[in-house]
Amino acid sequence: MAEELAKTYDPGEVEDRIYKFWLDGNYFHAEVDANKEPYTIVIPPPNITGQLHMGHALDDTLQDILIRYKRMQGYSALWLPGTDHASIATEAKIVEAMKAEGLTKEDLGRERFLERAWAWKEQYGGRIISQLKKLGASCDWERERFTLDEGCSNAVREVFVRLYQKELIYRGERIINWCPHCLTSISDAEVVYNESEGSFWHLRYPVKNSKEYLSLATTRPETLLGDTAVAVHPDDERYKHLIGKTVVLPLVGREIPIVADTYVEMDFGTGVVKITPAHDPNDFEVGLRHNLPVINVMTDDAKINELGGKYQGMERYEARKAIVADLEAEGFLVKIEPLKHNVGSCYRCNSVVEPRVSKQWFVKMAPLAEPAVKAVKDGDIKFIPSRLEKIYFNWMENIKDWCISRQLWWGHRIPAWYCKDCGEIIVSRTDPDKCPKCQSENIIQDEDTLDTWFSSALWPFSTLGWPEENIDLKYFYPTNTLVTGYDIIFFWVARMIFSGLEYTDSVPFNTVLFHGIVRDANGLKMSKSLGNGIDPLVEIEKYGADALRFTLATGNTPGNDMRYSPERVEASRNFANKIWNAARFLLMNLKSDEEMPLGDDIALEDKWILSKYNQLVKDVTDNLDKYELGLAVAKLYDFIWDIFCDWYIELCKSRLNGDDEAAANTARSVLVYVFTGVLKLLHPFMPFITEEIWQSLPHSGDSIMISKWPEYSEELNFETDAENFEKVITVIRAVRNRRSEMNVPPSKKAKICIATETKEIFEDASAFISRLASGSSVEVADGFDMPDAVLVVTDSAKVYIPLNELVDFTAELARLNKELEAANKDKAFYEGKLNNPGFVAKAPEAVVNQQRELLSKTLDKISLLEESISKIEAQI
RNA sequence: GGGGGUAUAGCUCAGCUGGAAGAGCAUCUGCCUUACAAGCAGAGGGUCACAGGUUCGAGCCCUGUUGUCCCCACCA
Repeated sequence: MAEELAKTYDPGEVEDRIYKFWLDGNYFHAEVDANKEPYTIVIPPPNITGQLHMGHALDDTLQDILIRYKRMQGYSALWLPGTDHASIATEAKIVEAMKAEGLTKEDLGRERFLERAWAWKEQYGGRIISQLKKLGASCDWERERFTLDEGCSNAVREVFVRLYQKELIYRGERIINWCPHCLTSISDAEVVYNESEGSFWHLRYPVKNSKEYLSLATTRPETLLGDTAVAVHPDDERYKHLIGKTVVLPLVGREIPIVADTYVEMDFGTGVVKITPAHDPNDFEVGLRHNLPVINVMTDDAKINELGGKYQGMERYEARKAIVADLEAEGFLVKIEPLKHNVGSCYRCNSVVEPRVSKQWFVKMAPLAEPAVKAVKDGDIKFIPSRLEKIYFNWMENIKDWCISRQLWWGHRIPAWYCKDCGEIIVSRTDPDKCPKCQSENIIQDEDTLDTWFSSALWPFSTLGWPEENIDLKYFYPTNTLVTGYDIIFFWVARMIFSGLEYTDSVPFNTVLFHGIVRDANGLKMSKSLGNGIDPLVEIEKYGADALRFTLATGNTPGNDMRYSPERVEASRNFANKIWNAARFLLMNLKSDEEMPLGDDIALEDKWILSKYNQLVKDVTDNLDKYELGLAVAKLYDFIWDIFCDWYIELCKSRLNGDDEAAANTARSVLVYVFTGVLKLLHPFMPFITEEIWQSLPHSGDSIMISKWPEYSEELNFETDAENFEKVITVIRAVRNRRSEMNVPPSKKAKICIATETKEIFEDASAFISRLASGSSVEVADGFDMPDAVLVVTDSAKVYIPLNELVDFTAELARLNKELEAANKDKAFYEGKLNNPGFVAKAPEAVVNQQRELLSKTLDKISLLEESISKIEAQI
């Protein structure tokens, strides 16, 4: 049976089968269970338009690690999955597809457009879910949700109505960011600023009834058409006499006032600013203060509108050219200066956004932000790493009102109706059929939908049934851990926090574990435009899901970015293979499928490995509890590869191949015990291979994923035995080291003579000292008189290896002298410390004693080396 | 303009509450040792960016400097 296993692990053959096994066992499903503690994670819902990328792979790997860990610890562990309708992104995709058929949204009309959108969702929306399954995600698929499903939509409507009634939602004419491509408003957070090479056009506006001109500069000359004032600082001596006068707007001829406003900085440029309230947020504010008219000169798609006179119909940059040319022709252009400045773009389509006055819905943020800040300050929500709290506070404390209306159809339609007869605004939990004020039936619903993030802000509780009171919500909410990237701290995390506090009176989660961005091997952000993205599914295909997960979990510190390189996944794949082969070794050496309890009569090396394992259990559990996933997995790697495979398996071979069947059985039982335990510890990180192997080893229970997480046990703590055995290992290492230095091939065996005060330990271990250190035989005694032998010194033994014919005495002398020099350095170091009265007086006693011990060992070593040196010198 | 990250071996990164620095990859040497050559046994390689400070003791804490990356604001 066992011998049939392939030499290399083939994840492709295993993964789908195992995943199906888990699904069939219904192990991912979490129930309300009064006998268990709940542990809940809600997935950051991926966009239905999306494909799984490395960011998801990292995010979801971390979540799966946590949820599998908690599940094994006996929690009712719920990982709630779902997707986001992604209003702008999805609508853009569908509009794009319609374009190919020569259709526009308007051609179809709202209803038919939405039919198409839902059809698209049905077809493609599940793609990313199936990709998550490839990764091994143990989500409770029975509870899968969608931000636009009925329950989430109810929650959205409830929230809108509540906020409206509390006057925390209002509708108003404000300057907003307008995307002329997506044809919708977007929030401040959705604007990305990039530095670009632009120009600074210096213009002069003639003061009316005067020979004077006001010089000013602009980066957007086309907005001149909407200028309704120029502003100077009230204290600016240069212009004081002009305040209250007017200038004649070039090309347009409109007479506009010169106003005084402290917004203007005297030291910047000429100290004169043109004011275009309809197309600039600051100008809008100035306009409000001075009662200036707001003249919107642009259409939705950023063309000059009918107020733009001869420029009407021109696209904005075309108009810019034409206007600059005309200004120059008429003598209003002073100069053009090249200028680097930031230009805002739509984060979805990258079009340059146009600030624009428009009637939109807003959420009043200040009252909501305050408790949200407090919750984090008070520690009700913990950020990992904590430094990200500063970023959060900074944003929350300077927050502006949130523009939530979008001129899109795919999304939650705003539940507001306008009475055409009396102007009443009706915001209601149920669709009204007439105006409650004037009874008119002539009412129409707001055409706009809500920002996607409005619904994702409710995700932790809308997915659990809120606003309905129900047992799930009561049990699983508030959720425990949110795992996400620091890049959406404003978009999402902050908004969930104030939403949870406002609507559920509770934090939505206790801990936020932030990870960074997965970059390419050169440290660049993976992006479609650069084409440097690495597809996780291709990596899974190539190396296996476990290898990918291991790579993402290793060497990753919360909040820090990481680089993804093929070498690292290969190393992870090799690790999987190492585990596979360790399993093969065990299977080859097992006699039956029976579980073997640990006996009392175990060997020293067994006590050593059990102690090591016991400590590992403790460390890994501690690390996981502290969200130090990278540290936990590194310890598992070291233990499995170095301690278990390279040492313990090798140590067991003597017994397994020997005649003593009882001893062989003891070895078998310890091998299985430790390996099974380690598989469990590793399972959250590498679920597939650990399940596959666990199934083939003696076990009870149906799946490793619902087996009990190992616990530290005082009974497995053989401290002194383990320390004793370390002495043996040190000797083996030292002998190997010397042989290697002398280029003695392993095939050349030599006698190993060990002089020690702890003879029993080495006598017991002689079989594997011999085997692992290429010995022909091992002798243990109080001392040896072997002046010609090679001497190896450890803390606990002097080892003589008669390799006389191989010893180059000159070289050996040089080596001994080098070692002596190093030992003398050590001696000086320890003495220096111990002679420092401050150290002895103030350092903890344990540290001082440790240094004393080290010094005394060094002194022993020195005398031994000196002795050997004089012996060799005598021979030469 | 404001804020933050980061600086550790050739490369990519760990290093928990301060007690003479670690891993993987790469390099070099020797091994096909009956689980694994995707492997085994060894080796070399670091003034922990720089300068001060606190401390008996600093990669770790404090101050400043420099390099680098990012976030926020958006000065017309």
